[in-house]
Amino acid sequence: MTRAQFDREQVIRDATQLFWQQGFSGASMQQVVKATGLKPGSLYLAFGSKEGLYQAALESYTSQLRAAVCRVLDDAPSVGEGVCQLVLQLVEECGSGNYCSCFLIKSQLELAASGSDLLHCISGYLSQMEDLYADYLSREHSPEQARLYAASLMLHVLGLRVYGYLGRSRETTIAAAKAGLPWLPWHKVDVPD
Amino acid sequence: MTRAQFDREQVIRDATQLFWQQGFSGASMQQVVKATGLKPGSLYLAFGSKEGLYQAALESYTSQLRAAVCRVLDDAPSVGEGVCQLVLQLVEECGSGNYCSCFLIKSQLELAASGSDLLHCISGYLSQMEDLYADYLSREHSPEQARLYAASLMLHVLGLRVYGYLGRSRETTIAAAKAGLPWLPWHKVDVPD
DNA sequence: GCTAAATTTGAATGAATGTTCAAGCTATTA
DNA sequence: TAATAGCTTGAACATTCATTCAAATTTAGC
Repeated sequence: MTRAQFDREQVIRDATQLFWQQGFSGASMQQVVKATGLKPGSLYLAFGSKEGLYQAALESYTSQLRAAVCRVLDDAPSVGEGVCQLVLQLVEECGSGNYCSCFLIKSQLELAASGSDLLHCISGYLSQMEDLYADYLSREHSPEQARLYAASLMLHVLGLRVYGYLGRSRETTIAAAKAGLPWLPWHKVDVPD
Repeated sequence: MTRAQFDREQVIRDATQLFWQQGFSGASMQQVVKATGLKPGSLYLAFGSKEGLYQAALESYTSQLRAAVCRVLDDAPSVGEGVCQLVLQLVEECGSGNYCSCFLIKSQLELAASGSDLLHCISGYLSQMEDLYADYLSREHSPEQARLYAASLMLHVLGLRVYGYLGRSRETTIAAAKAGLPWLPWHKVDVPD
């Protein structure tokens, strides 16, 4: 008997980074082999196929994303302020050098026409993020209002994840987000106008 | 001497549809050969490379998109109402059976990490769409207001192009868009609440 | 220390990839 | 009609692709 000699989570993290950057078709298994340090045989024994590994990457990414969102919203003085912080954080990411949008969004768009089993996962994960927003927002709003605000917030998050590539200034981007989310307590957070 | 025996624009349209659905990496030249009816040699003589054909597809798509937007905005009673119509039209598309998001957005996300020459084109085309919105909006708003509204509109358009995959009802989606774009004259257009 | 089960190795597989090119064809010009 | 420039053809090219598997290695249980 032998236990696996590699750190499964670390391998998934390495694969996630590669798939996130290059996409499913864009990343070859040879690149995965190089990125993870595992040989093809080990990869296929552990994950079954390229698609299996991609699915593990999606799961890992989503759980980390969810955790990061919860951390910010839990630590903020109010849900509204927390959401403001999330949006500002997003804008900040957009300006970073190697900006890479969102793994879920990129996966959704790339695989939409492929009819892959992964698709149900992906749109499910995206929906879960909206549900998460709605749950938090319902602490400060009626259920219907919370759902509406969550959908509008989702629209902005998705939009920002693409808008980030247009190279607009942080100020411009923040102003646009504020204009579309006027019900948030922007005056309570430290936002460069 | 001989003239090309195929309709160049038709070939580009066929290729556009394929690339739009499958992506750059996802669509093989063999598929392009089948979709256009041209043999490899003719394709390479006419477009130089897969990337060259993709570029032609992007150009074609963008000019049609621009024309469609202008048509709606020019024909509407006011720019505000025209923008409402554009948004509603977008939501309608989201619900259609073979929804395929936006070719520019999909290209931007897929090729972002590739370092391809196409990238400058793509983000340029997307920026041009925002500029177009700003131009029209400046007929009814101050230049600064128009730029702000155009950016917010852009955020919504990009967001909706991804949100469409989540399978939300038309009503939910429209409500979210209305919430984020409260400065539009929604009361003047026929919108299912 | 021996056996056996689990994991690792990495070369090999066949299919698919983007691209090329020499030969054949077509239509215009002289 | 003959010559020729330009287009079409589609088999062939070298790579690269995802995946496999038999042999080597490692560890756990006895």
